[in-house]
Amino acid sequence: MIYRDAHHHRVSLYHFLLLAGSRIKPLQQVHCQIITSGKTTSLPLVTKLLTSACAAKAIIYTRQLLFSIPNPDSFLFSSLIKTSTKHSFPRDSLVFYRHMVHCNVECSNHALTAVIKACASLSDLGAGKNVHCHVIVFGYGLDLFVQAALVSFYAKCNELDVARKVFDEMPQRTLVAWNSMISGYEQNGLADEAIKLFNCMRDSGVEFDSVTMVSVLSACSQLGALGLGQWIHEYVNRNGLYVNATIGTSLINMYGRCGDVIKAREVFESLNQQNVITWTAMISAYGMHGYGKEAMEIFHLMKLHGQSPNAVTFVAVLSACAHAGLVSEGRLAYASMIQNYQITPRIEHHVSMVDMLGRAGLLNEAYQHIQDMNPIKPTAAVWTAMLGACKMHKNITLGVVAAENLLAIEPHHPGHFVLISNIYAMAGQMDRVEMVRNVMIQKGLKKQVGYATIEVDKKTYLFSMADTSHPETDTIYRYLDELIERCREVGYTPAFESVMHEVEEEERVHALRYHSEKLALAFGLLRTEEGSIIRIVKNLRVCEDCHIAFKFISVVTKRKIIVRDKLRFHHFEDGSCSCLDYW
DNA sequence: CTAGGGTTAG
Repeated sequence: MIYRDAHHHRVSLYHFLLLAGSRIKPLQQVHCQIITSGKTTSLPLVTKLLTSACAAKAIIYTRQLLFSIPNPDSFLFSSLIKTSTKHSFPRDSLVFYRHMVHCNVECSNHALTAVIKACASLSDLGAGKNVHCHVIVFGYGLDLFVQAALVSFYAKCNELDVARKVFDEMPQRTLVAWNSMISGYEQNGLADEAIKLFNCMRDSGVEFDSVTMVSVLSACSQLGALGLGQWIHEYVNRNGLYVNATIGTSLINMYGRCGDVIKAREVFESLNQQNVITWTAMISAYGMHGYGKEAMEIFHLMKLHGQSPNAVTFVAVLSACAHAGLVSEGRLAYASMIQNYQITPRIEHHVSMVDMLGRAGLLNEAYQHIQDMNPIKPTAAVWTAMLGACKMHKNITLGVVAAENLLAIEPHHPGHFVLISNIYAMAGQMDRVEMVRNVMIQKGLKKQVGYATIEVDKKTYLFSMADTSHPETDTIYRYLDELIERCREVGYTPAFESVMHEVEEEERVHALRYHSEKLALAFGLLRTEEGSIIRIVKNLRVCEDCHIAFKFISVVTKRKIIVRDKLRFHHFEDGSCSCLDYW
């Protein structure tokens, strides 16, 4: 039978399928034509019909159709497995793969990479290991595509050692394999490993691409490795590479999280293409530095440009408001999110709201917000924000309520015990402080190890509390003692409150004086040019005493000091901090 | 007739 389209051209059924695209009604019409013209055994036709139906999200139809085909071939299966993962039916990919094995259809590297990708998107380690066995049995163990897929699969399942083993055993490492391994480390928070491997890649003479750079920039953001991040940016400029939205976002985020928000803005302004992600990254960069006004300006500009904010944008906006004390702006944004953009608040939005209200001293309102979150259950992050605000405004009653809720949710988190202990100490209930400490000892909980990093000459140095591992330890400690003395002369007195939880009395003074961020600062001051900016990254929140000391140190050394802590940035200059002690 | 692995904001 010959079919004609609207223009009376002769067209094939295959062409009709192409015209139907991924619309289910036209696809079913073509399906009827396939049946009536007796073409149901034409595998190219049926394959196209199947993958199109899958793309149309008609997964039940797709499934029924597949099981009605008498002789599906290898190509049909691999296409279908790939398509169903792509359109978020990874479970069906596994079903189709099992059916393929069951039908004794010859396996292919296409089918295997597709099903491994499905396992990765499900983070289903067991299923993936099972497929890995098939890979070996079917003789695809040395296939470069399959191996790269396995590397990213194991990395996705947090099995980095296994991923690395597969990677190391590859006869040749393709660019994609390097990228999978580097991104695997970065995604699992092992930024230093990612950078190590990147250096290894360069040493092996392998050319990297923009995907590599995105992962490495992300690793730089985690570590605050501004030098390496700048190197990547220079590389992009030197080679005249086009900065698309993805690499642009990575650069904005890197500069923002490495403390150079001016440079982040420069990159943002230079972009030819902006999307919701680039706008959000810029808002977030301003927000974490406490530049609330600038963050809101970008937010308004974004809307003027016709770009709709999404749920993530509002997390950035609300968090910017929280860090800058912009309560009325934050309230307006929250209301607008619900009313104008039909975005249902998620837990992250609630955390920011509680944080914003709480920091501003509106503790009852913050508490009420938690009560009104229904049906969403408050998480540890919500109570941590509440507790932090109670500590800031010395509200012991609500602080204890927050603390008890926090402990009920995460009874083994050492950081919570420290916060709770601080609340009791503030209330003068030293018996309770003692009790909390005993529970910690009893549960075998150790305080989280605080550490600070600083980059000097493109190399990152890590310091932990009372660290003596550095070869220049003596010089650093002597210089730090001298600095503290000079600060004392101009009015600094140590704030002991932040070491209330240290186990032994004599450890307090010592711990305070040799906190990781102080060691990193002393090292940085010794090893960098007079007048240059010092940048430090701390894994936990900066402690009260270090915060006070750094203000004095910025005066006596005439240096600008930028510290990124767990939550935000602090810019110390001429004796004050950009957070205005509002952190 | 038909295809494949990796990456981006809180």
